[in-house]
Amino acid sequence: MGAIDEISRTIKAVRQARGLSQRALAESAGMPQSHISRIENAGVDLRLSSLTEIARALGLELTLVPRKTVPAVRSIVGSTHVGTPSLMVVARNNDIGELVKLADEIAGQNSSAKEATQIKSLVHDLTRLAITESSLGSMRRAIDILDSTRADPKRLKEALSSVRALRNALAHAPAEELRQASRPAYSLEDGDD
Amino acid sequence: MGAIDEISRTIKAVRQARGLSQRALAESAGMPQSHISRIENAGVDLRLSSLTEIARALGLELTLVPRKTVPAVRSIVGSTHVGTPSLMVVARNNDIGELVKLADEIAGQNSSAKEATQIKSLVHDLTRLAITESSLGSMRRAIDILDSTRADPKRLKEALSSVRALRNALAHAPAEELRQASRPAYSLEDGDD
DNA sequence: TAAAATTATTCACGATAATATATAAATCAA
DNA sequence: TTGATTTATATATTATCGTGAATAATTTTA
Repeated sequence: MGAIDEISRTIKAVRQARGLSQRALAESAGMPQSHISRIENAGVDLRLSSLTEIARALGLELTLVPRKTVPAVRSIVGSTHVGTPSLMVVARNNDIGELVKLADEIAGQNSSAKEATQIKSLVHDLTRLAITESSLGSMRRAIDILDSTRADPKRLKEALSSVRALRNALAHAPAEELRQASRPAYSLEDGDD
Repeated sequence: MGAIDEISRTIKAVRQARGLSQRALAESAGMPQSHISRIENAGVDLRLSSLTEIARALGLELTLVPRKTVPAVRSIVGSTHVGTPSLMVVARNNDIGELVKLADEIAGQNSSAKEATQIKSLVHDLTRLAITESSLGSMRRAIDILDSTRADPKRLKEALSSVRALRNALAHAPAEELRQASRPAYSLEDGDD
């Protein structure tokens, strides 16, 4: 399945998900409806300008990413899988950033609770660790729990253990995964795929 | 500054980062060298097939992602210099991978020297740490020294201390930098939202 | 400086994206 | 079914990508 097929499939899927008719999309992208139809069906090898116009009209963004980072990315977006979502790195960083913010906020609101300061300290240590794919689940869980803890201090203990779980997940990440994560973004002459 | 300009800029930047000549890239992508030149300089509105071939030859992948998943990019990357951040990520990943390979090779060649095993152990620990921009200098230095150590075992001590320096650089990275540790390889930004 | 490699430019030409306009076919609602 | 909307297809025309081959211009290297 070539890149063109995948792109056209994505365009169609997103357009329908947005509830747009071909005509509406065409107008928004500044091209005839017939062209949208051909692109979606007839495997048109469209030009970059057309692609970016359509992408813009659909609220999508075109990105070039190192191939090795793509597989891990698919797990991040989940529900609305469009093509090959590839901003995992951003997601991870956002996660870490959010975690730090949440931990700080909780520590501020519960300065007397030792769990809160433990959480803060743990999370700050986490920022030094490389994030692995297998830890993304623990990451999400920790974020969710910390988030709800802001409004419900009774969950402090639960939050602490979720952060500990995340720390352990990162600390004990499989060596293969780490090696893979640090693999050359574009290896010197790979005939893979 | 349109998407086409940015794509061409990125292609050129990544090609040079990989040490490829236009001819080498052209051959790998299955097109004449003159076309690469025109693409890099003359703002050609290239077709999707050409773009994906070039991307593949460069180890990159073209993807469409929801703009909502790109909140950090715009603020981080700014509007002008887009070529560099991608090379950063790539360089980082290559560096870690190369470091591991070098360390393993040195440990294999000098199995009796305790410095060699220390180097290997240290480097493997490094893979758990997030790579920061401010540590790239130490990273380069370590790679260079380890590289020359392969042929000149007398430099083992020097190599060990360079790896230690790198470890320290990573361990004491500014917290602010850590939150932005690995950025998206590259993002085509399209003006408005 | 001279030679070699890399990059930029030129030209003719085929292939095809893209346009504009129409209309047939399919889908859906009343 | 009927009518309305959406989608697919048709035709002619224009614009330009991409090829191929050659060469000029530039940069790198010895």
